[in-house]
Amino acid sequence: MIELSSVQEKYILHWGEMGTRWGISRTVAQIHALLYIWPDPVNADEITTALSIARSNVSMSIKELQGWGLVKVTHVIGNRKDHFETLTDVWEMFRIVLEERKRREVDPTFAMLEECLAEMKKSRDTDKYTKERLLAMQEFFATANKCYEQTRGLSTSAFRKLAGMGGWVLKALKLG
Amino acid sequence: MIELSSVQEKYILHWGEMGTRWGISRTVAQIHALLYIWPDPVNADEITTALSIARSNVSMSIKELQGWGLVKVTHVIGNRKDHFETLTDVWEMFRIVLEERKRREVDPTFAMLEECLAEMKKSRDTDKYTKERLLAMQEFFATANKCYEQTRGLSTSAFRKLAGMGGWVLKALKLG
DNA sequence: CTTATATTTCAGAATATTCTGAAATTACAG
DNA sequence: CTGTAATTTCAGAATATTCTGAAATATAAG
Repeated sequence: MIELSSVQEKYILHWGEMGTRWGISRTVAQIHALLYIWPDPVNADEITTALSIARSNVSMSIKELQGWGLVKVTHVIGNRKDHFETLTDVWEMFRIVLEERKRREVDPTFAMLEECLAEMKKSRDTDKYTKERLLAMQEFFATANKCYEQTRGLSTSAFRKLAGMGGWVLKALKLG
Repeated sequence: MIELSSVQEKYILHWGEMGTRWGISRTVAQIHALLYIWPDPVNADEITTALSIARSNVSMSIKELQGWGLVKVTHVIGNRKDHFETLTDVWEMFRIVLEERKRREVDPTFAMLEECLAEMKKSRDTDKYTKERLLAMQEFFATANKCYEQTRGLSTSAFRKLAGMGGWVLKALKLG
């Protein structure tokens, strides 16, 4: 059975708070934190007692994490229960979240901008200012997306290397 | 008085939804969207009617946006009312939000990790695995922060240029 | 098949967040 | 000062979100 140390508890609680600030339910974030710091795959009942939450809540939250691609099921020999684990590579984890939020939020926003601009065109909308702002926003999203495309495939070691170097942005700009 | 076109309404509603997904209240995001697409500074009463929300809600939400550094007050001659406007430069806006979220969420998380590791050291915690994971997380935050430091000061035009170039990441890595 | 174990579903309870409206405060013109 | 317009505050209402517990469903051992 899982007995959390005070440090582990602190980490999990903080992670839960961070979750709520980024639109992720406290419990979902806490479970993810628990799986991250726990050495072995954990089953649902263990999560239930470790975090003092209802069994059903664990079930739903795990589903949510699986939906994000952050948690997968494993099995322990001689135990029928599903066990869960998450990635240990933080950069990889981060990249998955980025990709997923892009898909869920950025892409639809880009589509909305396209629609708005198309509608303005069709109805011969004379509102120059709004059009200008929508175009600026669209350009930002397109540009940010290009940046994202360039880093999307970076391995963890490449990411470390890039960050470790000083002034690469300036170098890159001079090259271009 | 403000009369929103269907496109403007669509944009504002979408922006409100996006807000909620990123931990920002719907109203706050909607007001920001309104200010962004409206050509002139807008006063509180105009916001009240344009978005059909209570005057007090406008007051609080504007305060919130000012807290983020995204909205500033101006005055219109012959009118005692405060008028509000936001930035037109999207990259600048984005940078402000990044900076602020770093300050509010990333920095405290980094501090929490430091504390956790310090506590583990002090109490001679033997939990190797958790320590390992906390260190990995800390390293990720440190590395990401280095990356951020490099782009933090980019002007909008430099940002555009960087994104416009292909393969700069690879070039930078080869240089390093 | 039967039974025990494990998991999921979902209506409604609990909680957290956002919003309103009335009252208090502030700012300023006359 | 006095009176009016503008803004802010905040308790409680409205709403949205999360969580629980009980029942339904699935899974597999015997």
